[in-house]
Amino acid sequence: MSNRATKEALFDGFAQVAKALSNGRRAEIVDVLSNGERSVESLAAEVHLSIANTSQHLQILKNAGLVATRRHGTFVYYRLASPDVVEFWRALQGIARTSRADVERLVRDYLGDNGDVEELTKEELWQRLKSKDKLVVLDVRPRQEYDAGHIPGAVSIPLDDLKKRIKELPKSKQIVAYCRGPLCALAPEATRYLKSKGYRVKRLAEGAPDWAAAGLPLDGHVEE
Amino acid sequence: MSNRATKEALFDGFAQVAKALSNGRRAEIVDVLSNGERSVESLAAEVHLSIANTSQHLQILKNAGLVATRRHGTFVYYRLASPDVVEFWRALQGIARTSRADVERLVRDYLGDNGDVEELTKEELWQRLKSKDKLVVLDVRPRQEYDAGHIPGAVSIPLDDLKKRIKELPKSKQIVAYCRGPLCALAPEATRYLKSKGYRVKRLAEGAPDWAAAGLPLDGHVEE
DNA sequence: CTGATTGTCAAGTGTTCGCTTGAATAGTAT
DNA sequence: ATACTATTCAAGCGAACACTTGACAATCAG
Repeated sequence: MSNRATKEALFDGFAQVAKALSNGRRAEIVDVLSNGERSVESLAAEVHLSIANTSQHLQILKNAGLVATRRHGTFVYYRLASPDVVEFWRALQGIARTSRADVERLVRDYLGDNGDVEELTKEELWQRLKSKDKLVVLDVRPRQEYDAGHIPGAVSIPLDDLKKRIKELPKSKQIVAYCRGPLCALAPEATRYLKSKGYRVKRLAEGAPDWAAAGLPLDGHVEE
Repeated sequence: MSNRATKEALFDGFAQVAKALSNGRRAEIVDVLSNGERSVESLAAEVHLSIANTSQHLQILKNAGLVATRRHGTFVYYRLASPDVVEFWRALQGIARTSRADVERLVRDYLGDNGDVEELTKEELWQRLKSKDKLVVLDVRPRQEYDAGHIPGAVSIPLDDLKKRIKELPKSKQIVAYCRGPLCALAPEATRYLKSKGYRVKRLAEGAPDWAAAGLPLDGHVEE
């Protein structure tokens, strides 16, 4: 009659989902996957782990129901199992930042000082896009993530290529750079660099996953 | 320069919050605390752990920033550090139930069969309360949780006392029982029992924490 | 077929976790 | 002060975790 053993098993089930995110590297993996599917090798490079170890972490995430897979040739692509996972991951970030001062401090350390770069919310950007404002939306994420889905009309220049491709950007127009989200260091670094070169640049406060989570449209997202 | 070490530390920080909930007993503790503060001893009894062990779990939750304490005499009362924690806990439950069939099955096993008891949403109940409908709202949680905050006008009869106090309930009126939430077995059991005795009874689909999280008012909540 | 590439599995190792037991601390009552 | 209570701390032990290494499986090119 609603016995103790069942209750324990139930809460152990909940705990197992939390446990999947109880490792920093797995949290990183989920964060990367918020921006689109990835092969094991690609994820391993992103989180600086060995292939075997990355594969093991992915099995754990898969068993917890957080990610799903697809095979294409010799590659196995991992993706988040549902948009709910993004939501959950965002909730976790939020609570960590509000309830732990040390985490909030690390966030600031990680992103660097962006005091002089103006921020734009996704709602503001969406308004300006709809009103055909002449601005350049710049996606500084790796090409793969841009291909998996980007803000309509956005230009792709991965941060690694920015120095050598900077001439593609017009000095006359307003530039809005974005990347993976509030915790991604790509756009902050890009805007600092562009600003130092005299470009008119702002930064989108959120990233592509937040844009999608808010129900705004993405371009270039192809379901195979 | 947004280096690797800082990023790892940051994500380890996120992971540490998830780790706090990566144990079934700690998840149970958070669930109980959603209904109000508790002493260590009281929590230990609730989750069937030794006092020392419960205290250790509570230290972990505290270090993760999820709970806070207050001392009163020799007692130490633990409470959730912020309403965000309830939100996070609810998100975790949601994802576990949708992405894991085994968890959803355990939920059904745990709550028992309630096919013939009608459910009411908190919005529906709130409407009926405002329109002064003649219904009895029955809180079957332990007295302590009722005292910490209950739906306005609710009657407190803890499930353990229901058999001997059943005569306090009128057979003529509609009864709506509630407890801690969708995962609490108290109200389902109470409604089954009342129904078998011929009472007109429905069950609130949500519980007191959900009611509060939705911004609806509670009675009897006293901040000391 | 062979060989190359991507990913998974299995075994081993040091570390952390979850629990128990018993001692220590903080506050209250006598 | 002493006794008592609620809680925390410290030590210890078996289990689980995170990583490495090397073997195995799956797919494709030739």
